[in-house]
Amino acid sequence: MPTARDVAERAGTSTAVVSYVFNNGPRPVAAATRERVLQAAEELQYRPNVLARALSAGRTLSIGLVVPHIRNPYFAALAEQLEAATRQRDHLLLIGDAGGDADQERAHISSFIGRKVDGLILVSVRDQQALISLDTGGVPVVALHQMPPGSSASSLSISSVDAAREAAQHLVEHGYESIGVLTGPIGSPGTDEHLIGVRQAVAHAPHTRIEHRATPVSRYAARDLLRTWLGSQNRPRSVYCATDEQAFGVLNAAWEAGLAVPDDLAVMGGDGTQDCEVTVPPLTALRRPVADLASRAVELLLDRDPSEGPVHLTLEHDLVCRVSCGC
Amino acid sequence: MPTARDVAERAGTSTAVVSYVFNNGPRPVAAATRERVLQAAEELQYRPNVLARALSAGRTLSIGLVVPHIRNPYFAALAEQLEAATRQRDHLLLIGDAGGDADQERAHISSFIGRKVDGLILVSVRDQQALISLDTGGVPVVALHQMPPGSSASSLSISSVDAAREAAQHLVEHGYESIGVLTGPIGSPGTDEHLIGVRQAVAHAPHTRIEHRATPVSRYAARDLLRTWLGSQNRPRSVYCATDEQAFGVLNAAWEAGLAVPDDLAVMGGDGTQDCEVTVPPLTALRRPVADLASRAVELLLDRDPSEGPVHLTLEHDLVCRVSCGC
DNA sequence: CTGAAAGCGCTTACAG
DNA sequence: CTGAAAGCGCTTACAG
Repeated sequence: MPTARDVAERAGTSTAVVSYVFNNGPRPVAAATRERVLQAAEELQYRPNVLARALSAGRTLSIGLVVPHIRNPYFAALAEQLEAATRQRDHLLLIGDAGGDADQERAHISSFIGRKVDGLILVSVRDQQALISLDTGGVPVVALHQMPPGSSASSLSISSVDAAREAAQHLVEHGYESIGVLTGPIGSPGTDEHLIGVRQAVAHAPHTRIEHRATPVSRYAARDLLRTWLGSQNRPRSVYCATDEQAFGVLNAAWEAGLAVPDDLAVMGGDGTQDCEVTVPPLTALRRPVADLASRAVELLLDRDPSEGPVHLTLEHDLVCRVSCGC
Repeated sequence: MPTARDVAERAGTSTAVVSYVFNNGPRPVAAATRERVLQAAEELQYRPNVLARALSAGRTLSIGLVVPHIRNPYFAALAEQLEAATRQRDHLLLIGDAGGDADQERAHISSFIGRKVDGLILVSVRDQQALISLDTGGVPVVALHQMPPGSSASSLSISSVDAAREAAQHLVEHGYESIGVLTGPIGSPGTDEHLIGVRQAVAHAPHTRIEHRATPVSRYAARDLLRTWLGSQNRPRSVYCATDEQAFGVLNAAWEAGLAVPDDLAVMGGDGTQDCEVTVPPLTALRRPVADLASRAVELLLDRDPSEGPVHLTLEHDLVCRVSCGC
């Protein structure tokens, strides 16, 4: 692989000038010189070594994303939007999949920090408790969920309480006498908020029964749990899921049990990924503003002075009605 | 951020020894010295700068993966398995999403090469024609599909011809008088092979009609096409899809059209992702050996002498029967 | 507008 | 077993 030195020699100039040409600065280069450099680089097939540049300039033009599970379509969609947002800012997105494991998540974070990413976007598998001591060695972090007070990370999220309340309200308005609430594990970000929101909605509908179950955020885990739940005496008339991923499992379990959606069982998802459009039947869901989350996260990392301290923003969500809730 | 120099000073030794401790070599360190170094590193919260290490050692302990679309569950599953395989070898997996775009794919490849990845795993959006001139500047590449002869990249794939033949044979045995074949775009890797395989199967079943359609590899594109196709006079009795992604769209279109699967329309997918378990109804599919592809790909990159030239391996697939084909 | 040189934070022969 | 020093390939003040 040719280096800047090789290019400089061939162009009859110095490595400094090669650097100025490839970075459009910080100093001007005579048009003729620039031409010679470009020419030489072309001939030698020169590609700047990004590592060396990063080491000396202190910026890597990269952003790390760590998600719990890349197979979860919500996180895949997030990755896709972040890819676009970082690309627009001439940065590279590095995606790390934690595989649902806290240690693997830590390893990724640590590895990204070692690689000197310019910023880190995190959806954690760990609970609030564990996130207090998140240490990122000076790299700015944006979490896409609530963060415990005192953390140095910024956060971007929807109001899970409001969202869950609206979702439950919608089910109440349909007249369903019972609502099953399916969330991720107790302690994981958002779980409490979902329950609070649902209870708020039901406070005005005293005849509505609610029942809560938790599973890992996996369609297979959700399906397995629902097999039992739907087979029991007091199976719910409707199920609100904190995530789309779990809702997909519910749809399958209903089908297995011979229950029609929405006539026997109404179902709602909690992310609003595009996948909801093509499930059978299409899935009503709360929708998180994925594109907005992505562009705001990148802005926060790249344009904000970290010394100003963390910022916590709440973004808007909406409810997309499709067949599965009875609309 | 503390550097090796800070640690060395505090431990009363040299940066060389700090390096030996953190890399377990290449030279031995006295137990007492090692202790002091570890102690000092702990106190300072030292994390080696991976960039500097990479620049000087010439290896980054990272592998790049470029996929057409991270939202496609087959590619997400691949990423997940590769993550595990690279982790086992103490390497980091960097995931790049090409967003279905050839330029974006090129940008990712180029960026990974600039970052000096130790190897590159590629699923390309480009057709065979364009891949002839793939230039990776000495970085070893494994493609997870066929590569044009003459390319320097190795490849790992299943036999699409055999797979498609078996799938079509299965549909023929069910007695379906017509098979719709839904593939990715003409010219993209595998498209021809799928058609050849299906034709081979039908050669022995002269009364079976086949008809071919192509869409982008997207469930939404597939759904849109199927809306028309299923509404037409000669809609197929069964559809074999080259990808799961497209099959998901077909299931939805069938539901929209009021057609029961498999009684009115049998459907088969082409990747065999786990998602097929929980569609409504569960999807019969050809299954690609994802875990095997992943571990073999990493082996090829890390254990093979690149000067030996590219190698082309065909891995085993199988057919997983579920409800959607009529089993 | 351009060159010579120091420095980014590591690794690794070269000496001892 | 350990230290002093060169070098990885860039960037960027310092001079001119």
